This record gives sequence, structure tokens and C-alpha cells, in this order.
Amino acid sequence: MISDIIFLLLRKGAHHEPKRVTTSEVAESIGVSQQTASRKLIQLEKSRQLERTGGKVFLTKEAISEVRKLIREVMDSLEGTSITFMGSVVAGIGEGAYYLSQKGYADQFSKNLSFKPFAGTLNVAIEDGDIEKRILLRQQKPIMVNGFRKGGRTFGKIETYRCALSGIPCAIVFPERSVHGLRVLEIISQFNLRKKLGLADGSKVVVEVVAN
Amino acid sequence: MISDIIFLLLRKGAHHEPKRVTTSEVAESIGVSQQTASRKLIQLEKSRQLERTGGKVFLTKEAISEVRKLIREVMDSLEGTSITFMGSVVAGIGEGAYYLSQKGYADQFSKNLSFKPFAGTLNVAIEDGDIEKRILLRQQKPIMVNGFRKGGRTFGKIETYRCALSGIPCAIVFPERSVHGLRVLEIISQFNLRKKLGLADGSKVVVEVVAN
DNA sequence: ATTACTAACCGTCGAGTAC
DNA sequence: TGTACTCGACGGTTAGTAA
Repeated sequence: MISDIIFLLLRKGAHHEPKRVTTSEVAESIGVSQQTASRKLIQLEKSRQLERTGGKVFLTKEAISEVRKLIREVMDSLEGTSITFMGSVVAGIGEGAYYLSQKGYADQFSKNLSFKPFAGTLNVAIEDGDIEKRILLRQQKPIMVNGFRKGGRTFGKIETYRCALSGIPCAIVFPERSVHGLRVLEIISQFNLRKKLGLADGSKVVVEVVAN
Repeated sequence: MISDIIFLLLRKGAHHEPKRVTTSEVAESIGVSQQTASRKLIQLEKSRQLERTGGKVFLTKEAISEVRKLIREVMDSLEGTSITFMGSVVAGIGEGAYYLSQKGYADQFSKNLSFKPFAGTLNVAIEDGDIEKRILLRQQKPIMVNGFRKGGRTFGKIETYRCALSGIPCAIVFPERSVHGLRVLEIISQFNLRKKLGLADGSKVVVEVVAN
């Protein structure tokens, strides 16, 4: 069983570098007393899941490895519930970037998808054989991003679905009035996917939809 | 905090369909008494994380949703923990080219890694300090390329990991029976990397592993 | 066989407190 | 400030056992 504290420290980034964390802080976060938090930290230190020096906490490789193992196991189990598209990168017309730069959308993406999107979409033309999967996907309940008005212009609502490209958390977006046909998926992510994954027009990609 | 039992049931596939699970089985798996397991199952049922009917257990959508949330959080945190090897190009013995020319492998590479590899591998000797990173890498879930038989010969399975050299998407391959020691990584790509990146024996390279 | 109750146990929790 | 010790009390755990 992986302790709550490990997940907390992971969220704090204590796997990268030692992070300053007080016992009261830990206590607050996991809902126990300062004393209990202190004791638990000592236990974790003894079992070599973390190291402490000068009030700073650092997760050991062993602990991270354990977490990775759990994640892998769970992902394997959850697999099969997912829809997978094969496709290739196609050029966009830069319109996605315009929409993503709108605060009205960006804030909602951050809130609902838990990442703030890079200002640009990756357009993926899916293989003919996978087009029916698109119908399947659209039958699922989307994560909604509401429309808004700004400067006399109306920005329509956007329906999104979480997905992953090469393990990177992304989202497929379906704007109310899409300029794309049924063959193209518009994908947003925290990163510039072309750069991060070394993609160019024509690059083959696999878009794995993960359930919300 | 997500209970051990939820992860156990997930591994059993109790999110797809009700699964037959006994309290003793659960007890054994999580290292408690049968009585405790029984109690915990009752608690989980009360908190609507699972449903039980006729000795079968079924995870609720709520529980699965919770797990997905955790997984997403952890993956986001782990992001950027990417492993990077420093190394230098070394001469190969041309064996890689022979393997890659085998249709049985090439097709799978195309499918699983989404590029059809150039018939030749780049061998990179990693720096001594980075050898432990190799262990770390091997703990991650590889992209599998299955073995096959052809003309009475057996070709073993290959475990691969996505990586990038100077932004070019590549893969590190670990054949089941490798001729290389722990110091050498075998890298494949769509391109002739020596040509494309102007590499010669001894050239320093950075191999960046990207999450699968 | 399996599940789940009761009862006694023991371990964990947190208040108080020293450092 | 913040950490970690002691110790009384509470709650979770297990053995025994009934259904």
C-alpha cells in the first residue's frame, strides 16, 4: 500500500529535488494530527521511501518505482475500456491557437481538464477504418467547456474528451461549429505536441481515448 | 485514500463485470485477516465504492472515476521525470540491420512505434554514471514487439521504449537475447541516424526517453 | 465451504510537552 | 517557529464462532 504522503509529495515535486515540507502541512493535507504526520514520515524514512535533510523531503527511487508499478498495473487493468484512433498529423489553419488564446476558454480548460493548454491544436486525420469509432466516442459524455460572448462575438461551447498521445495527457476538442469534417480530430495539450513528440505533417500518431 | 482492495479488484477486472471474490482471498492479498477483509468490503459497499451480489463484486463508476483521477494526478507529477542518457556512438556489428529487415519485426515496429525503421541500429555506449538509469528505464512498461519463427529459426521478442535524439523520434530496443552489455543502447529510427545527424563513432549524443 | 458477528486485544492516534 | 517524544484513550484488528 502506497501511503497518502507519497502521493502528496509527488504532487509537490519531491521526486525531482528535496522539497521543504513541514509535518503540520502534511498533517493538514492528509487529515491527521501533526504528531501522526511526524510519525508517518519517520516510518517512511525508515522504510527508505523518502529521505530527509534539513527540513527538506526527497522521495527515493524505490518509492517512485513503486508508484510507477502501481500506475502501470492500473492502466493495464483499465485498458480495453478505451477507444484508440490511428491517424496522421495534418496541417491546421492556425484557428485553434486563436480560440485557445481566449481567456474564456483557457480558464475552463485549466479547470476541467487540469492542464492549461498550449496555444495551438494538433490536427490528426484518422484512418478511414477508425471513423466509426468517432461516432462511438461522441456517444460518451463529454467534458463541457461553455461558450461565452466577448466584444460582440459569440464563442460556442466546446465538447472535450480526455485522451493520450504517447502517454501525454491531451484532450480531443469538438467545437460546436467545427471547421473540420469527420476525419479530423483536434487535439490540445499542455505542450506543443509537434515539438515534444517530434511530429511533422504526415507523422503517424495513435490517439488513445481515456474515459473521464 | 483509495483502498488496497479497489486496486486488487481492478487487477481482477471487477470494473468490467461482477467477479467472484472471497473474503479470504482479499485477506490473503492485502495481508489482513479474513474478518478484516469482510469488514472492509462492507465499508466499501456502504460508501458505494463497490456492489456485491451473490458472492460477486463489482466496482462502481464512482470508484473507478476516483482511481482515474489519482492516476492522472500522478502521471502529471511524474511528467518531466523523463530519463536522459548521455553517451557516445560506437560501432555495431551490423546484426541490427539483419533483424530489422525481418518483416516479422518491421511490421510490428511500424504498428507499435508508428514509424518504419531504417534497416540499421545506432549503438550508443552510455556514460558510467547513467547506467543506473538503465535499470530505471527497464522498470517502465515497454512497448512489446513479439517474437516469431521463420524458416526454422526463432526470433525472440523485443522490448522497446520511445526516445528522441535531437528531436527525432526513435526507440531503444532490448532484444530478448541481446549481444550487448549494460553499457550499450541499441537505437532505431525511421532514418539513418548517422547520416541524418552527421554522427561518427565517438560522437556524443543525448538520448531522451519519452514516456510511453 | 463462506460470511460476518462479538469480544478481547493491541496498535494507532493525538494531547501535552520538551527540545 | 518546527519536530518528535510519552502516554491515555479510542478504534481497528483478529480469534472464536454462529449462521
